[in-house]
Amino acid sequence: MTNLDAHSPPSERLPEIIRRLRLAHPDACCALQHRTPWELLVATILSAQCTDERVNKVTPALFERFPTPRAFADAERSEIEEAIRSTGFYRNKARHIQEVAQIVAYEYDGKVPADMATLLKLPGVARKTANVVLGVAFEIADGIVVDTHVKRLVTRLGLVKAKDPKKIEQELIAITPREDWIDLAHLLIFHGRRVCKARKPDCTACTLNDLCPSSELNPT
DNA sequence: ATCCCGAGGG
DNA sequence: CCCTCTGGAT
Repeated sequence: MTNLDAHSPPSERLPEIIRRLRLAHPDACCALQHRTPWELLVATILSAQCTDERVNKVTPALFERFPTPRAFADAERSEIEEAIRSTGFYRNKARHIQEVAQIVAYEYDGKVPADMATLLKLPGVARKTANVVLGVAFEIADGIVVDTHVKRLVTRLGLVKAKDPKKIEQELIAITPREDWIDLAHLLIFHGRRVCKARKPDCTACTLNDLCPSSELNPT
């Protein structure tokens, strides 16, 4: 073991950070319930500013009522809104889901596109959502998911300087082996939920505290 | 920068 | 009350 500390370069700390997070969170994975790429795409749109737990509460009934993209496409908008209301932003989310469903059903033969450029054309789908679908449903590492947890943790860890999610993603890509792109986000998200929480981070229990410039245990 | 939006925690 | 939760469009 070398003498890594909280102020070692990001590229040197990152492999050790990933190694320890894998040990701490061997169960890290996408927590959104889904059976198909389509269901994952819908669940991911619903997950904006909403816990995955709450998304999982509405999706079983949602996918029973609307089993296919075509069913969503031809539905009454208000019925979709009602089914997803508790996830917040329900009017925008219902509109996006229905518009995406119409495109998927009638332009892509019911299949979710498996490439970044096509996904990004869908209304309500930007890099975060596209990266989740590509990584989890298709096992394609085209980029790195940067959500609120990933942003908070990599900022606290001093792994990136940028504040804009797109720039953060580019900085992460530059220092992360591609084979870790998909796992990294899941590991950070699990760690963010359980330990490095937004309000009251539990630095004492954190497996990364000696590598973190923001740890309350380290001198600044 | 602001809006969309509901639910739960502190 | 205020903050946060796997954001995206205007």
